[in-house]
Amino acid sequence: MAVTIKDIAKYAGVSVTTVSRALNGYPDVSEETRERIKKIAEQLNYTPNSIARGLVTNKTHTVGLVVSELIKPGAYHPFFLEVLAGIKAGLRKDKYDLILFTVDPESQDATSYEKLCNDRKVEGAIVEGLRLSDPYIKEIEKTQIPTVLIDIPILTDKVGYVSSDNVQAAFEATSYLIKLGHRNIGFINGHGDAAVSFERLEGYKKALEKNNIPYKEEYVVFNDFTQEGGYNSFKTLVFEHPKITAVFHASDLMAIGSFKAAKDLGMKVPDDISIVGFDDIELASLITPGLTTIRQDTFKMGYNAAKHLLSIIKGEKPQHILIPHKLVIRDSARKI
Amino acid sequence: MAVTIKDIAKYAGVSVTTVSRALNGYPDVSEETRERIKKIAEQLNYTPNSIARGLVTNKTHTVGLVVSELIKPGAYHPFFLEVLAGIKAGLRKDKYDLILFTVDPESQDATSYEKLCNDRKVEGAIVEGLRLSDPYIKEIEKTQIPTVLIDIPILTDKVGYVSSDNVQAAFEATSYLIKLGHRNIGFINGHGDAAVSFERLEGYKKALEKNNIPYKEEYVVFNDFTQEGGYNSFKTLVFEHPKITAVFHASDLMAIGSFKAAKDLGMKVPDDISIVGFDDIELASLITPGLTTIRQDTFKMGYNAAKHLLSIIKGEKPQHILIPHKLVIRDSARKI
DNA sequence: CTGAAAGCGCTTACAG
DNA sequence: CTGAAAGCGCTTACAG
Repeated sequence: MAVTIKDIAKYAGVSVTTVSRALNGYPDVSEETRERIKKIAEQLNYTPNSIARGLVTNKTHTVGLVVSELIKPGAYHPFFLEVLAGIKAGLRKDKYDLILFTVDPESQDATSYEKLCNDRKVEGAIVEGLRLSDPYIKEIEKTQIPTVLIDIPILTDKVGYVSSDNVQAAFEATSYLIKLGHRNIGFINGHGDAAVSFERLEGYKKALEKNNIPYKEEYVVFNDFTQEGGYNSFKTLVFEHPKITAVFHASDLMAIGSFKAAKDLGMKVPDDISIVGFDDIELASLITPGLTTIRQDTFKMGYNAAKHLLSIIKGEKPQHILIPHKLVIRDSARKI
Repeated sequence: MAVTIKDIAKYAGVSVTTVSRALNGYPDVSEETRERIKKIAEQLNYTPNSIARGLVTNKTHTVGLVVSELIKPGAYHPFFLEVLAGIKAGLRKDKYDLILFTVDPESQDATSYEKLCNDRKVEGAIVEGLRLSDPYIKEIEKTQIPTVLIDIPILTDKVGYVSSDNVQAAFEATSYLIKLGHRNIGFINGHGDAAVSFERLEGYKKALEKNNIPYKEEYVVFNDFTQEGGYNSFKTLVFEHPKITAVFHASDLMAIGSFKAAKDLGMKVPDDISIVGFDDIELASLITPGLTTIRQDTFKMGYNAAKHLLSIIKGEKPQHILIPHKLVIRDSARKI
């Protein structure tokens, strides 16, 4: 039913070999023949069968996007969309298509990462939202499938990653609070199953150290990046350590949870407590007071992830790609 | 390099025919042979080549998701993620994979809908976020590719759609305001390029009519579903018609824009003006005052879209599938 | 219950 | 510059 190169060959009075070569831009076809074939192909409304081509070339021109916990309101949720848009943009020029896989810990046990990719013959994959304890992590450490991770530091022969400079970003956010005069700075961090949590903690410590402020372990709490997490952590943190005048958060969602908790406790932001977030999600500029936070360029993260994956597929060496961030100052932190 | 049924056949001492049949569960293979072949396949870590299979069966077990304007902060942005999660859930059981296409008006001119789908041999597609003026709309009206639209009413031989009952939902929202005592109710509607805008307008009118409140055209403004849109529309609407005591919005984003505009104008919500939104995005419950709005079950929209697409692919008749909505009462509208 | 053979639509050495 | 032929990994009548 669909028209094939065989049909074209018949109409043109040439062999399928010649049709194939003409359409694929090989040099060893006379211009005249090529033009004739092209015209016929167009008239017949021919579209090449990518499946058939894929079978012989063993290339599918497809990459996978492996996402964990797509709609759980966790760490990656708020900017998944922008990362995705970036990925699509990065794939566009090379005309790679994207096939979406969603996984959770159980599905990872059921189907290995290699199998997931091989079943669909993707040439490589971008992986996002995995926890360090997820089964795929170990697999990816030794896979030969070109892979780019987002926010998970694994670097091998075939695996690279993109991320913000989380250490530096947390350093800047904390330093900013110190510059405003704060000395007792709490840190509501993400969960311990995310690489970024450790990096941000390092940045936080670095800033304290540089300013000769002793690090107090009890000022740091771990939670799950969500609004509820922030809400709960804030309440206990502030209750147990009334000297705290500012709280840095590993996500905007948690910072917003703290807004709510502060309100419930009768505290005003930033008058009674200064708050700084991380991510710069859309909401950050919409709430009152505007949330001071670290902006991650999530579109660029996706874009670079895609570009880098394509280069790994082409045989280039995987890298760690740093995406610039920026401290966005709004009204939720004040000088004391 | 990868192991094929040929390899298995050799090891098992049978023909590839038998291997194929054994692995695919055909009945005409002796149990003993089947078990032996299965075991060998497992030992060899065999995964079938879906490409090769696709070539002969002409089935790819893949559907497309065609999305327009992925990250433009427009109408669909806020709940794209949940729809997507619903789609993935709906596809899971039948093991269909999803390939993501993003389009804009230009790309639609460059590549027809049919070509987009045929190039990748998807068996059908879910389409989301298109404007009524988009080129694909006309194409989809006469396509033979199984298609399910979200929020766009096209029903043909091969095309169905899912949506909320927008007329009824707008009717309920408006009726609620009327019940609270409001008589001068503004309506900040979406743009005229969305089918839902007309449906919601109809519901708004119906509620007025039922309560013998004359419909005033000047109380209705169209904008683009975004926060800025709401902001601007609110300012002019309230300025030109000071008698208005309540405003219904075709999106939460616009309602939130109105929150901001009201604040700028020195008006308090709900004391000076009652506000009702549409969608129930996450933000609606996070802002102060909580936004009274219509909740759309976006996960279900995606889930049903996927299920329905699969049924159309199997030859069943396309339908219009209605997804239940719900008026969520919070604090942004008050009795007068 | 099993196998030989054709064929899905393409690409690519190889030969001329 | 062009074509005949093999082959990618599978499925499926057909025959036995």
